[in-house]
Amino acid sequence: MPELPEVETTKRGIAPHIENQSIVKAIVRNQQLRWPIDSDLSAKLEGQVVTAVTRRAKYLLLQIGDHGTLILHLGMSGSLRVLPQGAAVQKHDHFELQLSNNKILRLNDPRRFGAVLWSDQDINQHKLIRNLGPEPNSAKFDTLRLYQLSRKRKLTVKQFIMDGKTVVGVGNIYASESLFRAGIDPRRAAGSISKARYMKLTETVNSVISKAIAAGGTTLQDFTQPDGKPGYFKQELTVYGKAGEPCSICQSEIQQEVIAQRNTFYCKRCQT
DNA sequence: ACTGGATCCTGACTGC
DNA sequence: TGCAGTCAGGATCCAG
Repeated sequence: MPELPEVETTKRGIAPHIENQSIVKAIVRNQQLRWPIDSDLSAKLEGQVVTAVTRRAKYLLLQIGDHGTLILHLGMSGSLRVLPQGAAVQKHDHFELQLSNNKILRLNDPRRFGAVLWSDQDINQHKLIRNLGPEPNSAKFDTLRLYQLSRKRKLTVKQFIMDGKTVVGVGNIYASESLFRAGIDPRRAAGSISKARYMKLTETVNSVISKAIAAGGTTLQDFTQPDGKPGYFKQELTVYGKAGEPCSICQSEIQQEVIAQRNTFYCKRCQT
């Protein structure tokens, strides 16, 4: 479900309701997510204050006073909602924080690819965080980085930009969208793309991600913002999910092809 | 060091 | 209405 824009949308939706609230109760209903939830997690959280909500890549980070960080990842199908105290528990509601303002932050994740982890070390040194590449729209994400990292690499340029060590947050939807807007064939080897074209790709990744955040993310099947509203970027998709439809630029049929086990959409005339 | 592939899990959808 | 098969927004881990 969520790529970076959806996680950012979630962060913005939940932060005003949970920042500076204390955790009255933390409930684990199902420990079995991607990694088992720490059995002592409730004891670590109860009575503490959520002092800040931030995001790194697709990880949501809840700073818990000066004790540590609660790391949340939504996987493929996870979502967070802010609900009033007493809201009925639904199927796949695995974890929640009951807060001093009588609201609940509740995680629902049917496929359980998501994660709820505790870290009491410097979060930037955490195993899942320390090797991540730069955020889109940050100074460290630039043309030279893409160009240098890609030299001699044989994997496709699509796989290359979906790798979190290259740049974080570019998932399957936004990879196809960024490559279309840059005019780059997703099947090409990363190492064969010129510096000038990586300059264009840097721009399109940045603009696609920021436009998607501004639209509140992309709702395909069931993504909703924490208040229940859908994301509106779906209306701005140019190729993703549009196999057989005319290209918005040249009218030829949008192609669909599996690359590294992921569906990929592109225009074979506009993308070379 | 790179690369591709399998893998975790449930639900929605398609075709018979 | 049932059932089998396919596919889905992530990303880690492992073999070659």
